[in-house]
Amino acid sequence: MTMDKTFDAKTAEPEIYARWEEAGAFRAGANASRPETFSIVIPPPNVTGSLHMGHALNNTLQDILARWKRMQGFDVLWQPGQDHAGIATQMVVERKLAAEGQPSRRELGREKFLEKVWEWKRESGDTIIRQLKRLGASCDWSRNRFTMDEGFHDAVLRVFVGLYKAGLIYRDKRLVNWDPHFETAISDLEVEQVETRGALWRLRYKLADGLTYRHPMVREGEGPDAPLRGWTPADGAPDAWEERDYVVVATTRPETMLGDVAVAVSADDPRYRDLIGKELVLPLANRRIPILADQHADPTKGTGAVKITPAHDFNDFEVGRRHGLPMINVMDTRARLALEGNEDFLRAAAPTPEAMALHGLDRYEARKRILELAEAQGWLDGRDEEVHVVPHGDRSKVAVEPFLTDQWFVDAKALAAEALAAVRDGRTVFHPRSWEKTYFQWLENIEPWCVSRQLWWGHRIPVWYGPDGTPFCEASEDEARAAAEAHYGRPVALERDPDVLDTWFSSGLWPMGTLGWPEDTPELRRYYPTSVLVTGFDIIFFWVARMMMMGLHFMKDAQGRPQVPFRDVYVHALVRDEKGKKMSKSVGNVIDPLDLIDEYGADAVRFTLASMAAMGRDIKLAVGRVAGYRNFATKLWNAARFAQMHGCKPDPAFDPAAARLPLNRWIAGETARLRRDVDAALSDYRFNDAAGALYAHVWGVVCDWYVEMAKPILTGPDGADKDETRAAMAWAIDQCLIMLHPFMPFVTEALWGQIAPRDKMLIHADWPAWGAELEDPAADAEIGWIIALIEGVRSVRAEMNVPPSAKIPLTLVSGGPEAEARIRKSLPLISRLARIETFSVADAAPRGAVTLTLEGAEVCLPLAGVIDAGKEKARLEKALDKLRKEIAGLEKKLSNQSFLAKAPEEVVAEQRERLEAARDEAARLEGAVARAAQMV
RNA sequence: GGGCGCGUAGCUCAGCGGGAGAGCACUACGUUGACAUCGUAGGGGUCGCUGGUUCGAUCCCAGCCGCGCCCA
Repeated sequence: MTMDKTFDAKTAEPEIYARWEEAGAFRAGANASRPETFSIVIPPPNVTGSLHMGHALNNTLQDILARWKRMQGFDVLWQPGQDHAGIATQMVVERKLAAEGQPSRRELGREKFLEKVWEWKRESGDTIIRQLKRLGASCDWSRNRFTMDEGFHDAVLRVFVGLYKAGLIYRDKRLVNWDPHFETAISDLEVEQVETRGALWRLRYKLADGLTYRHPMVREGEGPDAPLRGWTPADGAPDAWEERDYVVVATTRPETMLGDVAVAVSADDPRYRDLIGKELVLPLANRRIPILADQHADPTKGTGAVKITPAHDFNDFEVGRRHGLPMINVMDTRARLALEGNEDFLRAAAPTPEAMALHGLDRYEARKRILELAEAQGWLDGRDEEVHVVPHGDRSKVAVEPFLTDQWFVDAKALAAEALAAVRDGRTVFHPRSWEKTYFQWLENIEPWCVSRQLWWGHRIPVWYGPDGTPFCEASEDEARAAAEAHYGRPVALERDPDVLDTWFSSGLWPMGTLGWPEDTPELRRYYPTSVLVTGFDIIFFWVARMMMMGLHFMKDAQGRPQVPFRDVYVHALVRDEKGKKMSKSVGNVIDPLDLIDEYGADAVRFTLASMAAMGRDIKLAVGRVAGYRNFATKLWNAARFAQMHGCKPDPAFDPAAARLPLNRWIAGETARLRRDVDAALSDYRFNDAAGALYAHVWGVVCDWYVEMAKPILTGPDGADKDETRAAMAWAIDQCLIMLHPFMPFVTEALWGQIAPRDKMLIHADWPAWGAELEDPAADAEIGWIIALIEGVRSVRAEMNVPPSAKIPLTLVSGGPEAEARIRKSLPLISRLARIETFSVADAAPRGAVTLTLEGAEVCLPLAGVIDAGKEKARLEKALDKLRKEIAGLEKKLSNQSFLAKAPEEVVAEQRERLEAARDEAARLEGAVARAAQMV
């Protein structure tokens, strides 16, 4: 039965994937024939997420490595799993409830709401897995893990307890980045700096007790009548002095003013030097606040006087700490002003009714109202337009509020030391190396990591509080109870901390947790440290650095030395659209990998991504490339179809090293070179080079030349040549299938099955180890020469407008018996591929013949009458011109004494050879030009 | 402001010290029994600019111009 003309990816891919699964082909250790392991943990996608281009790239690369190593006989584990993605998932479920008109999260309460989340997870949790399967991912699904699964959940709590007991986790009242939309703390990394057009408002705060001072002024412009403005350090000598009973502070956030506790100035600022230690009266609140000297005040910025609001600004928080200032929080968790019943605010203040009326206003409403009041009451000094960066929550997209709360922190600095050392001394290596800099930079400047989140979906912090607030941190409630009883001497009621952990806290222990830690499982012993982590650069901080910190802290070898979670980190690029823009839903430039798979097949999508995955570069995805690689799959398909139609069957007795025909010896050598190139490229994570080598071999070598050159033999008479070529052809195509399989698993597996009955599926076929034993320079030279001859004839025919259907004679003019033998031996295929009718040998080119120069030989095509002599002369002259330029360049180089003296010998020799060959060819061309000239 | 990276054919990209490459697009021709998701031939590039190092620079170094990204 003849094969179809094309591969039907749509129906074949699911069938093939099902066969792999049924056979347990992805199981850890499947096809292992050697002791070495190769393990990868998947970067866990969001359990309720769906596959985007980033996933497609990331998992294609992992799958290529996994399949390659599996075929090589390594004990491979590709560990899959999903992440619970705290904020993102909670957000999705809340939105869904709202859209369906169901009770809100608050109305439901914690327990009921979490049921809804689990429900949603059950509904949509398999989507991403199904999508990864469509891509062809060969993960060991039997080991799939989810960060909220029981075992993994326990591991997370144990890590928390372990770090707590080691003094590396602590509770502290500090300013954190607060997301007023989700009403939770977030870490520094979850904050995006957004450039925003805003304003710098100047506010006048009155000096207490009727105090006044002289403020230096300068004239704006020439002459005594020019208007005065406040002096700044850039101005030189002041022009005048102004008696003031107030100090002007500049702020971008007037709404925080009710929480001001001081005004800071630079200690040596001439404007304010004498005011240090004096007091101001804060408008609206009527609270006396000191003027103090602090390095935070920059005389060149604003007015040089800066209001200090420790509970609402990170810099001010530090100033407050240095000066022992109170911290007055004037907002609630949704960033509304909170004044009524706010003891910190009311203490030592006498707020006006207008001030108290601000209670409950949203921060932006409050800003507007405060500015109105300031203007009406005469303490608004002015406003300057300004562009400044405002921190926003990366999920909520609202401005985050520095907020004073109790949170749990990880002493990241302590954990960072070993994580830095492990990369510095090469226990873990980044590819490309340049990302190590990014990693170092972040870890060297690391801040305490806020790990508590005021969310419900996640791992609840394993801390229980006694009646007097004493915390008991234990892995379970029972253990906490026991600890409390020991502490109080009697059983007491305990209350668990309501907060959950940052999602990245749990993903930080992904490599060890998925392998069974804290149990001492065989998998943990066998596959940890993992071989390589494949990930995007955008989560080096979030994830890679944290896995390093946690892995090194908890995993030790027999000698107690810290064990890295992975030996290599391959960092790939972001997939952008073809103009280089980041894909985003709002821009509308998102390409859905599943749409591409539907249209072109998973193999084409995978091959495209692999081809474009050059290290250290972004991927700009052009859909046209995908179509091109779909065509490539079709090309391969048809080469196999051709082989099948001509009775090429894999022959176990065929030994490529013992092939007799130069053609078959040549393809064996080409195949061995391919094997070497692909292995070398994949070993270095040069996916694009491996893909490029495969493409060039399959299309440019096998299809364009090997198949074409084999045709005369395969369609010719039966005999030894035909038998050998049939076996060699089957072998050559099998080798292509094997080496292409990691990149295009579906079409190759389908062909593997169609070509012959096999012992094993292709996914478990043995990766070849062909080397130099298959290379034959004589065969390479002969086939290369024939190819050059055919290309030369074709080129002349096209240029001379010889009709493709016309068969023409070929005459060998010089080159001797060797050239003649070469041509005679391959005459059937030369005739076929170059459309040659007869072959002859002559001492000189016949009149009116077109001349073709080859390495060591000269042939001509007697086309007198067929061709235009003038055109032929022009063609030859053009070629000659090009050659002469090359010769001139080479001669110049070779007559340069410095070059001869300093260039490496082999380079000099190479240039000499090139010159000789060029002169040789030029001589023949000159003769041809002369003959053509006679005809004109 | 600090750091990283990128400017190579019309487009998307490889190459990164000794002969400018691929795919797509383009032009011409083609039903040679695997394939029109194809074949054959061809056009197209002062390798961003300016200096420097070198016998030799698209490749190394410096500066500049343009474009990204990360951190403050």
